[in-house]
Amino acid sequence: MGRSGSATKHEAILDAALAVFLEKGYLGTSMDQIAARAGVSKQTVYKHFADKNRLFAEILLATTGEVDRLVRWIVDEFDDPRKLEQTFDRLARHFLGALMEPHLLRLRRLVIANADRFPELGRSWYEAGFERVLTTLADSFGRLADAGRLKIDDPLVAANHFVGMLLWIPVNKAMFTGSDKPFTDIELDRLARASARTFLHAHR
Amino acid sequence: MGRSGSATKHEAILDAALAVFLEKGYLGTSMDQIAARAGVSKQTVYKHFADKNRLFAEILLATTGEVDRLVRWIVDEFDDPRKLEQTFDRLARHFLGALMEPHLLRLRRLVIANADRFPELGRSWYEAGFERVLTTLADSFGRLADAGRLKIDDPLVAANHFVGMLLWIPVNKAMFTGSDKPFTDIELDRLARASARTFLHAHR
DNA sequence: CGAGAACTAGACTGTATAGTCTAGTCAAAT
DNA sequence: ATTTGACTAGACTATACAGTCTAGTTCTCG
Repeated sequence: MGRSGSATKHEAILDAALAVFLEKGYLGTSMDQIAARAGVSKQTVYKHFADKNRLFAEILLATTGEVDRLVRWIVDEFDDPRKLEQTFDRLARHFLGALMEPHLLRLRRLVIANADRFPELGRSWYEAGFERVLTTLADSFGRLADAGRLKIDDPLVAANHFVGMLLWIPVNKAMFTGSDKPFTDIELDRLARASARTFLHAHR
Repeated sequence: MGRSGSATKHEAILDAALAVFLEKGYLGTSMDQIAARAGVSKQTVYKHFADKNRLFAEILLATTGEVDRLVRWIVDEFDDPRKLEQTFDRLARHFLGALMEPHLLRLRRLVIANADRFPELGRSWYEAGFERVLTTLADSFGRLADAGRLKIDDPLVAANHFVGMLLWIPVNKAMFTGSDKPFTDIELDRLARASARTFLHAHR
C-alpha cells in the first residue's frame, strides 16, 4: 500500500478539506480541523499542500468543471426530434435539478463568499462553469433555430434568458436562506415548466 | 453636543462597521478595526453594541429595506400610458441600474456569505428585499394585463421571468468576479433592452 | 535485514482576536 | 464647583490559529 497509501492520504486530505471548507467557510476552517477530519497529522497536510491558501485554491479550482460536465451531459440528450414542448420541459427540469443539487449550491456559496480573496477562483468558476454552460446551450438553440423549429435572433441571448427565467428564483432563494433544499420536487416541476413555456412563447 | 454627540458616535460606529464588514467580511473584521475606523475607543463600541454578532446583525438587518425602497420608486413611475416598448425598456434599464449599484452588490455578497451564520438575516433579505420586489412588480404587470395591454397568465410568474432574464447574467458575474462594475453602461443598456423585448414577445 | 521515506503526536512560536478592566479625561447640568 | 455619565488609551485574559520543529514510529523497497 505504499504509493497507494500516499495517494489515499492525499485524497483523504482533499476530501476532508473540501467538507470542512463547505461547512465552515475559508476563515472559519482551521488546518487542525482538516487534519483531524482526514485522520492525518497536521504535518502531513503541510507535506502535501504548501499552505491553507493553496489547499483551498487547488481544491476549489478542481471543482470548476463540475457544472460544465453536468450541463454537457444534459444538453447531449437534448437534440431529440420530439415535440418542442416536451423537449423543453425535460431540458428545463433536468437543468434545474442539476443546479439545485445541494452540493453544487454549497460550492457556489463558498466560491461567491471568497470571490474577493481568491479572484482567479471566482473568474474560473464564472468562465469555465458559467459561460461555457451558456455557449453549450446556445449551440443547441442555434441548431434548433437553423432547423426552423425556433425563432431566435441571438442564440446566446436566448440561452441567457432561458437560464435566467429558470434559475433566478430558486438559486437566489437557496443562496439567501442557506437552505440546501428550499423547494420541493413538485415546486421545481412547476418552475421548470413555467420557464419552458414562457421561453417557447417568446420564440415561436 | 451632548446627546447629539452620542448619537453621532453611534452612527459613526454603524457606518464604520458596515464599511469594514463590506470590505473584509464578518470573520475578517475585528472590533479594533471598527473602533479605529469610527474614531472611537473599543469600549465605546461595546457600550453601544453588546457584541460583534449583534452589531453585524443589527446593521445588516437595517439594510433590508434598501432594495425594496429602490424598486418601489422605480415601479412608481412605471404606470405611464406610453408605448409598451419604451416603458419596458425604461423599466428594465432602471431596475438593472439599481440592482447593479456597487453598494448593493457588496451587500448582497456579504449577506450570502453569512447566510448560514445569520439565518434570519438571509431570510429577511430574501423576503423583505426580494419577494416584495417581485410582488410589487407583479402588481404592475397585473394592472397592465387587466388593461388588456399585456397577456399574462400569472403576474407573479411573469415578474419572476422578467427579473430573471434581466438580472441572472450581470448579477452572477458580479457575484463571482467580485468586481463592482463588471459591465459598462452600454452593455447594461443592451442587456436591459434584450430582456424587455423578449418579455414583450412572450406576452404579446 | 537495513535504509530511507512517509508518517505521527504534540510541543512550540508568533500573531491575532473577542471581550473585560482600569484609571483617568472631558463636557455638560445642577 | 461638584457630580454624572459618556468617553479614551491601553493593558489584560483567554482563546485560537498558521505554520514550524522534534523525536520517534511505521511502511516499503532493495
